Amino acid sequence: MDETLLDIGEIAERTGLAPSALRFYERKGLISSTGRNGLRRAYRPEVLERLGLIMCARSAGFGIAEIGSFLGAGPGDQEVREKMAVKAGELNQRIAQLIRLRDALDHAATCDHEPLTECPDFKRAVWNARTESTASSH
Amino acid sequence: MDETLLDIGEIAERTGLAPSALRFYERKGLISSTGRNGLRRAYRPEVLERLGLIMCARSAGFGIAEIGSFLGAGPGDQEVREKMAVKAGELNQRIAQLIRLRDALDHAATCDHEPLTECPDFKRAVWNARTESTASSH
DNA sequence: CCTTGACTTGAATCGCGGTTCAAGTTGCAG
DNA sequence: CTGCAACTTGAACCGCGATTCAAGTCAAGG
Repeated sequence: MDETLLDIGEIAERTGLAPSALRFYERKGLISSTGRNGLRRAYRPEVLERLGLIMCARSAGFGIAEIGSFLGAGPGDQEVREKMAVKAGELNQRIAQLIRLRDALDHAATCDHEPLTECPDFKRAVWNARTESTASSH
Repeated sequence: MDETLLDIGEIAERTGLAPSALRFYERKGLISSTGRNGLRRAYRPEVLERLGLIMCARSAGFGIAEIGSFLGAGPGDQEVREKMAVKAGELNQRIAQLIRLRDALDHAATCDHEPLTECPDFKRAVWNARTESTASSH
């Protein structure tokens, strides 16, 4: 068998993910082991890349099932590409909202208003963040 | 008693939150009802604002307990303000990462590469998003 | 008075994303 | 052959953020 295959410990170490998480992802169909070296999973190096993608998506708030559907995108799978475009749009809104919130926090950290949550500037910033997501701001 | 008080149904309707969620938040100390009209909770209108703040923070990924500690910030509570500054910094990183990911998705949605996940541009974009969060890029 | 319907409670349940555990297998070193 | 460490499995459990449920309470209207 191919000697370049990695076992689960290797993958775990290189990605920073727990072995349990890797098995979990495998059960969920996000990654797959090529075969077994005896009883042990043998992963192709490409899964490292795939895991990078998965970790990235996870940290952006994507669910496991959602990621699975993206990863399963076949050739010319128009549906998935559309979903991606939609997701990109959603991310955009989310980004705008986070920026507002960051600004609110930035301000809150330095302004000295009695009940911090009553600072008018802070409230305005938060309100902006809300309308950003509600998208009823036009 | 003050006739301007709102009952839980009102609050739920105006905020879009489920009554169960409102009771949950109350148990957790994020909001409080002023008194009871008979058995029923009576909320002051200000809780609407507070809930706006809470919803905003929740959607930005803050935990209930965390939000509680921010809301409980007393006068000149230096500790909480520091935490806020830290949070603002974290949000900043997160924002940068999301931007990368959005760009990756934007590209993925339009490029026609066979296994979508193997598109070199896409992979590069994702990799950028990763290093953004790892902060080991300098 | 009696119904109706929106509220009240605590406790149980849910979905998600994993982690932990017990018990069993394997490859390799000595 | 004997350890031993690192893996294997399924199942149970965890923390979080709520939701759902059963049983009870209340105010208003007919």
